[in-house]
Amino acid sequence: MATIRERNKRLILKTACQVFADKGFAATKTSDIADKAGLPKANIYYYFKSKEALYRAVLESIIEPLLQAYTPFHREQEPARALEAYIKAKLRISREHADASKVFAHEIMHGAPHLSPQSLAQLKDEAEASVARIRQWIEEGRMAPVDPQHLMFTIWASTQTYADFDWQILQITGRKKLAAKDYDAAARLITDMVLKGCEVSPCEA
Amino acid sequence: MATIRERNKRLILKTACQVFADKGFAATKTSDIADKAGLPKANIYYYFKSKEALYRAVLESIIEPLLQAYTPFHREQEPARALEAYIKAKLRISREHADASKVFAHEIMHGAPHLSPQSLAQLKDEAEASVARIRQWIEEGRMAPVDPQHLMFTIWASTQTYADFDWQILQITGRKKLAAKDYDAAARLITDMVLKGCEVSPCEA
DNA sequence: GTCTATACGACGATAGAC
DNA sequence: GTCTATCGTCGTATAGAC
Repeated sequence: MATIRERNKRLILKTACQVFADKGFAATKTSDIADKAGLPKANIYYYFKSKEALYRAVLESIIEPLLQAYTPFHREQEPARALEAYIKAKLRISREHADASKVFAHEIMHGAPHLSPQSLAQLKDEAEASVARIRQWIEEGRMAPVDPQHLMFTIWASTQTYADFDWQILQITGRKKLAAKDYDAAARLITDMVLKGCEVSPCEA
Repeated sequence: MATIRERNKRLILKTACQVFADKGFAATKTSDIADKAGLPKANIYYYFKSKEALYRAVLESIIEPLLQAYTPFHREQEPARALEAYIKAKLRISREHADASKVFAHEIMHGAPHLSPQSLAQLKDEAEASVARIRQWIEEGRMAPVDPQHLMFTIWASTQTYADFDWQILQITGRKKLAAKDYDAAARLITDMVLKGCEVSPCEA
């Protein structure tokens, strides 16, 4: 059941996520968040200890989805399937968690000063595991000998860009908002490019 | 000849570029810049009207390189040559103008509130011209029918990431600083992937 | 052209009434 | 649990001595 406490906390978190994504941590005023949420500023402080605590809560909310996205590297036996599923998962995050994703990007760009060491360690572990998996596939001759680290950098960048640089993408596409078919087009292009680059044949449907 | 005025202005600009790249506009204090440059804070204001004017000067410094990078699309007749040269140019910017590049990315992420309309229009024109050129090559059957806009998004993202997410890349690669061979490896992977994705054969050396 | 000292506004955070 | 009123601090910008 949704207590008042839970409902308000959720409203504040959601609003804060939008504002932090839009302006960044330092440029965001707690009054911006309060106004947008339709609450007095003091109410924010009743539910969250400080602006920074609120920011950290937003930031940590994206960690679980990001970690989840790596599962194809653990489960899938086929390089093509794993890469395709990973790209799809990352694009889904850019779409469904666009704001939190942007907050995360902002954080990483500046050296992750607010991210907890635990989250950082988990993300690093998953990243390294995926690189190791790709390296293994290459040794087994199941994909072309691309540089596994740079491959991951390219996948991260090209999927993340749909959250981070959404404004730019809307400018160029002339859209007001990206729709399902835009994300599909992105998925097709990125997947196609990666699979051809790795010289693995795409899997059926 | 370097007058005192020119020398100091240059020092402040260079220092500001580093600090803005590191922290972002809002989180940067003018005293941070002053301290790092070894000057009293008032000196900054003697050379620049305001913190924002200084920021804009840093921001505009990256526009010319970014516009220059598009020349291969105007000059080169071969898709493969143009794409390869563009990727190379963009990666060079990420390396040689890493800080200004990061400031630019930060700005675009938040809807370019400080960028001059002229610079914005110029960048948009070049972006659209390159998309048109790719579309033309596709119509002429000289490359695979990829989505030209999403192709550019992927190239922007995967090259820009070496400036924006340098911290992350250093974490994963375990380097202290990226070297020439790292940028070469990046260029190789991205170029390879793009050219294979577009089904154009790479050009010789 | 350089620098100290300070005015002034903005914002994070809280006290305390309801 | 909600909200108004306010405090204290920090940071931009400048006045004015050297």
